Parts: sequence; structure tokens; C-alpha cells
Amino acid sequence: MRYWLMKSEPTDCSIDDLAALPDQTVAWYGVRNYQARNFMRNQMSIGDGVMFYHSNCKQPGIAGIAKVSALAYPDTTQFNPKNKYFDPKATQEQPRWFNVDVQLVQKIALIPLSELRQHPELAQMRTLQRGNRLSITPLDPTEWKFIMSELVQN
DNA sequence: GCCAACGTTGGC
DNA sequence: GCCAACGTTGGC
Repeated sequence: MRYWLMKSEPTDCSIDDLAALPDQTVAWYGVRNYQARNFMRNQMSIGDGVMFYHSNCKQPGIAGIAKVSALAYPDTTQFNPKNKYFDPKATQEQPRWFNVDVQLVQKIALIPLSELRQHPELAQMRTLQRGNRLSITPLDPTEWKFIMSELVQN
């Protein structure tokens, strides 16, 4: 059981978009970074905790709690020439890109990035490190617990 | 819109 | 295998 922070641009898929999907589940397609792919393909298990993060928007921050609901499988968008995530070097026999499914657990009051930065307990969070652009990063269990107990409002 | 930081590409 | 050029991310 691991914990993750996964970034999504709200113009692409916001927490409300996720909540409106069937089973409140989304295929995390479109990742085209090997490190992020490897996290999904090699390390994620069903039930892993996910912080759903809004990036590249007016109010960046954690918008909800989710979980991994399906193990990694080939990202179908890589095979579709009309899709913007098409990868000509990928084949059905040798897929390059994989994605898990992510299911919403609970929408929360947004925890802004600026607030995350204020807590010394979270100083090591990878998303908060200078220059970090990875869309999927591991969360330390202590970081997860801190966010859940101190920052998630009920 | 700016720009720092980082990943990828491709010539050599 | 090096590294310059280029593209992308994402906060501000």
C-alpha cells in the first residue's frame, strides 16, 4: 500500500469532472513521462491512496482524495493517430505507455499549494521541491497521514 | 504572458 | 556518449 500525488489540469479533468464520471473513475491516460509511467506500471497497487491535485490553474492544490482502482494497462490513446497522445513508436505488441484507473473517494475543500508550503511536516514533499514537474509523485505515509488528519476539513 | 527548470531529441 | 537546441510544465 503506497500513497501518491497525481496532478490533473482542471480544464482537462477536474475533481468535479471525476465526480460526474461513471463509478467516479477515470483512466489516467496521457502520461508521457517515463518516471511517471514507471510509478504507475511498477509500483501502484489497487487501493493505493491518491491525492488528486489541480495543476496549471488559478488555484493549484489538492482537490480530493482518490484511490487506485485498476492496475496499469496499456494506454489506449497511444494507438490512436487522431489522438493528441498518439505515439507512432508504440505498437499493440510493444506498448510504451500505461495507465491505472483512479476512483474518487472524497472531494475535499481545496488545500492550496500555498498552504501545503507552510507546513514543515510537508517540506520534503516532492511536488513542493523546486523545479519539480513530475505529474505523479510518491507521498510519504507520514505526509499522507498529516494531510489527512490536519489539512482535510470535514 | 513570463520564465525557470527539466526532459527529450538528434547531430556529431 | 556528449550536449546544444528545443519543447513542456506549471507557478506566479
